[in-house]
Amino acid sequence: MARASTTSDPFNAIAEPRRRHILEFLGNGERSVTDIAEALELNQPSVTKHLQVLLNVGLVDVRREGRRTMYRTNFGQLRTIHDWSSMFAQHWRGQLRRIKAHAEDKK
Amino acid sequence: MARASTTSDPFNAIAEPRRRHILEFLGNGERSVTDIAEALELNQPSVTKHLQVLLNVGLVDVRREGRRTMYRTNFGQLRTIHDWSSMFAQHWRGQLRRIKAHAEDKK
DNA sequence: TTGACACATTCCCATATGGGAATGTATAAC
DNA sequence: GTTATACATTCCCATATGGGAATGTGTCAA
Repeated sequence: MARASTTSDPFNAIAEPRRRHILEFLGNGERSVTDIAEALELNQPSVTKHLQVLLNVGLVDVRREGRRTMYRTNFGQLRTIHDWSSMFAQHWRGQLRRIKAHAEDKK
Repeated sequence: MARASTTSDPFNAIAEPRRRHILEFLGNGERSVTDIAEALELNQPSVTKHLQVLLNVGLVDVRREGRRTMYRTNFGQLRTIHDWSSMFAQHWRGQLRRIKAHAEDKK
C-alpha cells in the first residue's frame, strides 16, 4: 500500500510545497484561480488540482463570483497542524532553557 | 513527476500518520526500534524504514547502545512545522475575536 | 566458534500522486 | 446565438511511496 490519500488529512495536504505556497498567498486575502496561477507561476489546471485537495481537507473555502472562483485560506483548519506541533513545545522550551543555563555556566 | 521525495523536508515526513505516532511516542523519551514496533503494533522493518525517513529530515536522533539502537525525537526540528503554522496564528485569533464579538452582539 | 538477538536492507508490487496537454463547462460579453 | 473568459476534468505517464517477506549484518551470550 502506498501513502494514504492526500485528500484525507491536512498533514498530507501541506506536504506539497506548492500547496503551502498557495495557503501563504491566500493568507493575504481572497484570490481567483488565475491570480494564484500567475502569482506562483503555475498553470491553471495544476492550481485547480491543488485547490481541490486543499478544499477537500478544509484548508481553503470557496466562493463563486461571476466567472471567477474565489478561494481563501481557512485559518481555523490550520490549527490542526499548529496544535499538533504545539504538543512538543514544552520540550523545545526546555531545550532553550538548557542552552541558556549552559551559557550561564560558562561565565 | 510525483510528489517530492519524502526524505527532503519535515512537512513531507510528518504527512504519514505512523511517523507522527512514532514522534509522539518518542516524545516520552528514548526508545529502541523493538519498543516502538511493539507499542505501535508495527513490524520491525516498517518501523526502521519510518525511522530512517525521520532521521533523514532530522526529526529524530539516534544513539547506539549495544545491540539496540535508541531513537529520540529532535524537538528542535519540529519547530519548522510549528513556525510555519504560526504564520497564520494572528488570523485565527482574529476569527475568535469576531466570534466573540458576534456573541456579544446577540445579547 | 556457534547461536540468539536487534536492526537494517533489499525485492517486489499495488497504489497514490503531480505535471502537461487536451477537453468539457459555466458565465459574461457582443 | 456566438465568442471569449475562467475554471474544472480527464488522460496518460513517470516517479515515489509503504507493506510484507526474505535476507544481510553487527553485537552479546554461552
